Amino acid sequence: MNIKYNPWEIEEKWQKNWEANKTFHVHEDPARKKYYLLEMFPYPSGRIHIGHVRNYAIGDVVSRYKRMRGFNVLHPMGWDSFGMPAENAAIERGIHPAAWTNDNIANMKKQLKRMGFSYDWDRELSTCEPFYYKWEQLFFLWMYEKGLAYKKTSTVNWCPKCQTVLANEQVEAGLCWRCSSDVIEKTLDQWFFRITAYVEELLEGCDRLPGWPERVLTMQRNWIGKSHGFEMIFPMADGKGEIKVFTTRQDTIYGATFMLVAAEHPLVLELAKGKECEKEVQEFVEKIKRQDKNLRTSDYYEKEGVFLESYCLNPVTHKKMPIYAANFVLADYGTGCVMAVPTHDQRDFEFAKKYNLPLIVVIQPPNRALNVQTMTEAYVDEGILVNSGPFNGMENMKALDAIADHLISINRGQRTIQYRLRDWGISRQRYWGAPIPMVYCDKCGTVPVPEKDLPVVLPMDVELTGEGGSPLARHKAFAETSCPGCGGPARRETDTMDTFVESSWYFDRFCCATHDVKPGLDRKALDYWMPVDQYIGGIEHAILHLLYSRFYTRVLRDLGVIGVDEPFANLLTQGMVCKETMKCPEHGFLFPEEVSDGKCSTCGKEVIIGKTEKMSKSLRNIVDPDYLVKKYGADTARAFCLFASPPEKDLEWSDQGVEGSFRFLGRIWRIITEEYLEDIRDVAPFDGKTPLEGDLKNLRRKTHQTIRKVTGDLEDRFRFNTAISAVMELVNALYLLNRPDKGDKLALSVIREAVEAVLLLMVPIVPHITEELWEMLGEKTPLADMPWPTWDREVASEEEITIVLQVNGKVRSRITVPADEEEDKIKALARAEEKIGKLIEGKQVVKEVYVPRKLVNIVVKD
RNA sequence: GCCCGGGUGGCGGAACUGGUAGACGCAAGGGACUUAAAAUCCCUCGGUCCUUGAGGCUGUGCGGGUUCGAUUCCCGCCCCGGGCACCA
Repeated sequence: MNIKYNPWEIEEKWQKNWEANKTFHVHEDPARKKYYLLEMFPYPSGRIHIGHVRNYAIGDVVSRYKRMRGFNVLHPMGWDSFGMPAENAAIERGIHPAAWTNDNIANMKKQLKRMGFSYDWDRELSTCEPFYYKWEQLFFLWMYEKGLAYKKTSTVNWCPKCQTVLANEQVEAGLCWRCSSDVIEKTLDQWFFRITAYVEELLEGCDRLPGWPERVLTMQRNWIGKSHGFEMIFPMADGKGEIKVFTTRQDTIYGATFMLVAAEHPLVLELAKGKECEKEVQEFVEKIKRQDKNLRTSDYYEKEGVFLESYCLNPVTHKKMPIYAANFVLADYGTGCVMAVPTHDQRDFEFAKKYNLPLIVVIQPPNRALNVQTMTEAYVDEGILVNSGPFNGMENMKALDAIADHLISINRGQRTIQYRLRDWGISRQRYWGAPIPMVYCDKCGTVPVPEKDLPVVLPMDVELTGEGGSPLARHKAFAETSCPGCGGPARRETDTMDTFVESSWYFDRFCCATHDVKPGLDRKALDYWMPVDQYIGGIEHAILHLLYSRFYTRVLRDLGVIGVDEPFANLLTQGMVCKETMKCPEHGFLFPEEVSDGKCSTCGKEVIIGKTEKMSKSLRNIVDPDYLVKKYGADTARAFCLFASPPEKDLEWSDQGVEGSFRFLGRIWRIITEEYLEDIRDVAPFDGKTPLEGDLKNLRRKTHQTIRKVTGDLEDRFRFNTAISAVMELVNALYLLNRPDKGDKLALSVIREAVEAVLLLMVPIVPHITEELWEMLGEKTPLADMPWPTWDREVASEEEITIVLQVNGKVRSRITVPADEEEDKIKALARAEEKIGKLIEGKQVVKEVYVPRKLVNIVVKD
């Protein structure tokens, strides 16, 4: 029977069928084991890209596979729909962010449906809807009550011309991306989440996430940046007060010759006050504050400082240490003050050289003597303490503890722990975000919006120009309100929340997306579904999104909303999709259709084939999923994304590779429709009761081996590429089989078994073509509802095995023996083998290694 | 600079616990079918040498080591990718 493979027709047919039957709709069922599979939800930029296709294809395979294994699978999809691009679109094209966002969602939803992903669309959510963010506002209020949300002064990038705050990525080389004005640092009162309250738990939790990739955990640990050290007290020389510093190198205390304070530190102006240097210091501080934060903390910025005409005392040598303000000391790490040991810290060394400050060597390297006159850089390695009073002669690493004890005994400090992690600043001076439910009253101060007044709805009637500050602040009806405390006039908080807040709990909301009762999360549903069993997404979220989600989950736990500590039990970070770039010397990067015969179709110049890079619009090396669907269908696009490389690795796009995947689906289609359909439609799969021989036995063995292989690859390895390879081998075997007679029911039943295996094993990967062929075979139950196939160990095992014969570790020959052959017999056969015999003839056999079912290695010497 | 990954044919990638390196696919070459082409089906395909064989040698970034045996384990180096980076 010749029926052409028409992917578009059958794909739309089955997509409609799944939708009509609500095939993938789920609800809690305590009788069944749950499996929560989640892919990172997208920002609705307008169109899905290949990265989405890959991410969601991986998720869909796992989801459909687990479903066939009998799990009650939750597989939802939604939209991370607040964010800057919507505002930019509004500014550039005059479309309202909400309209732009919703259009994009509608379009992308259509695209996702067209890919055949098995989502429970009844749980769809969009974070820009009050229906979603009102609960986030409630959690904010609760966090505020517990001190987990608080306000403090912090700096932002500010463009004086646009009168607006810029995100870090909007600052290009210290200039505003839109108008190229100098960006300055501006101080604002902003809201923070006290993530540092959970820092130790978040760090320790890293040890209890065996299902996460090690490198993600490493990144998180580094980001948290725990370091053990010492907080040391330096009394002021004039007896008025003291300075505290954090150090991990108290072993070098005898070499500390001056003190450094961060330029922004309040102590700087305090110390300089009324002194000759006051003006100079003020100017220095102003200068540092004007410098772009990114620039200042990048690379090797020139070390600069100014003397504050003040001194403190070294707590062990009692020598006077001049105090300087310095540009390279961080105000928000440790105490903002640093003891400078120029001989053993490179930064301090450079600073001391520039300002001619004293150097004292306190660590002597094992094989040379340091001389302060001739040193050209700090010595930062280990050694023996010198010039260190009672600690002379000790190894510096061992002295760490001894000196700490000594300092404690003289009341000059204590052991402490420092973290790199800072509290999470969530205020955004932007429109398109969730409003922060707070009110400012002249009488009552900062007042939370009462729960009954939630949600604070983001007003729709705003004017967006990109200039003149926050649109919400200019929106009188929104900004001007009455105080919930005294009823007097008050102002609303007009900052909105960081969009990372929405993505820190959307996975909880999916468990009960329509639940509209306080607190917006249904504990029963959460207890059933959470945690997410498998989370899949890009490595670019390895730190922030994942860390914030882990934090927020603990906050909700402590608020009694949820019962788990960790939101994601297993994490798979998929690689990027890359493609080669093409560049014309004159016209820059080109789309493939702008190149003909290796030349630019505009100017005819030779096109340079560039590096393979992550697909991006600016490099013009993108592939449009709509185009793929139009040309090959969704199944081919899915199959290629899964076949080209293992999920965690980068995928190199290849148009020819896509052709190959399309051909493979065509091969499955033809071997069934053209070769066997009519003959096996009414034949049951082989029942295993008749003994088989020859080709049929081999085919059946291959069938069962393939089921075993694919199951292993999908179950615990997520190796879709090798799973597909295995099915390809089975299909190849079907092609190579001698066509049995139409009347040979036994042979046809074995073929039917093989064909069914191909379809069952491929459903998760290419769900449409397999459903269609399954139906053509006369099956009534849709494949999506079929159980995963099982294999018979007996049938899958080889009856003959190849034994490799080695002499002195080199492969020299092979023999085939029955699988259960005795060791002695195999060894004898090995020695008797012609080539082996020649090689060992007349030589002394020193050793004979036998690896069961694998090889014989005969070691000889002359 | 520090911390993670990773280097295998012309290409994407296999080899799961130290045991046949290169599965599967792409590209290439050859054949069948066809008036022809496309499509399809089949075969060959790491390098090299000769005596062309059921052949020898060589080959998983480089140099060593452990082992009967190393893509796999250990030490040293080179290159590529990523994260952090003036964190005291």
